[in-house]
Amino acid sequence: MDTARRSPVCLDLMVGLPMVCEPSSARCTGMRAQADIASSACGRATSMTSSEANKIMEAKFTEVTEENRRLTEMIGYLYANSQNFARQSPEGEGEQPASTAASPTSPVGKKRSRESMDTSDSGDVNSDKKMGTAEAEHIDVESPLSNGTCRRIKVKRVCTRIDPSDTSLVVKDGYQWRKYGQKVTRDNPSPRAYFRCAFAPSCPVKKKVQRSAEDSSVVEATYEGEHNHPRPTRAGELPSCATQGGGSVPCSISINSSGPTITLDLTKNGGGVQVVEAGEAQPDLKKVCREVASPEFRAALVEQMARELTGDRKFTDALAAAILRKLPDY
DNA sequence: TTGGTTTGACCCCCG
DNA sequence: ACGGGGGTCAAACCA
Repeated sequence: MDTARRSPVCLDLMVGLPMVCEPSSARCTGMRAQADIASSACGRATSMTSSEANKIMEAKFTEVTEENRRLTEMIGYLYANSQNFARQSPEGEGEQPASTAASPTSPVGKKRSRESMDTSDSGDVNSDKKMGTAEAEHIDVESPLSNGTCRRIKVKRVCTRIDPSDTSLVVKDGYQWRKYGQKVTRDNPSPRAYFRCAFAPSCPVKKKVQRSAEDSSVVEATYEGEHNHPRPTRAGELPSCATQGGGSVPCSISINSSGPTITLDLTKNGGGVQVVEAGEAQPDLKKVCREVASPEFRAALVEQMARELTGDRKFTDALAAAILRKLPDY
């Protein structure tokens, strides 16, 4: 299946697992599904003739091919729309957003190396938005340690458009943050807020949030380091893109430099898939999300997964063993 | 009582 | 060595 080649899209299907996945963790469902099918069929092939196994394999292959074709169409449509959106968005041009390129918060000359990280750039827009558009620069920075060595720190800079009247300096990104300081800096009249990741005490990630001096409706969030824990999924910790209807996040879409990512989390809401807001500026994504969340798609998905699971000898064996363990001994 | 926020003081780095 | 400025700490405050 050449889905991955035709468009750089990742489609994760998450069944029965906590939402720990990063967008890059898996590449192509079609490939994975076929691999799973092959393995499950092979597993059963140990207890059936090879012709039977071949028939099953063929049937599965046809089935999956058809589904892949549909997914490919959908992904192509989604990708084309995301490209159009990137071209149309005034802030989506180029890697360096104007608001950050001439950022007033960027240190002018003075200060330690850690400051210089803020002004570096590269593209990776994968942040959630509180309102409107977001831009991100994503870099690795060599941070000198006391013993003379260097360690790499990921620094991501995100510009988010928010309501100018909102003074909270809160940028919802799906993680829990604890504010530990606020300071008015020389170059910007609006205060800079300092946050630490509150989800895990050992998490080294820090975040600085400050309004742009030029445009008070734009806040610049600078993330330093990488989370060493999965993304929390409870309501209120989720981005606006993904929270709706009781905080369940069955489906989320994000677009980065490598293409859009769709994540279906069937562990939420009783396995249900529901429509989520994909951001006001992305009505097409909403539409696709709605298609993905349609009862037909959902039913087909559930049916296929049930088939896969019940057809997998290893799964049925494990299930039988688990049931046996629950039964009292006579 | 607890957990999060605020805010003044302090520390550290750089010019 | 000194001063300025950003980053962090921690006590006080608040919900």
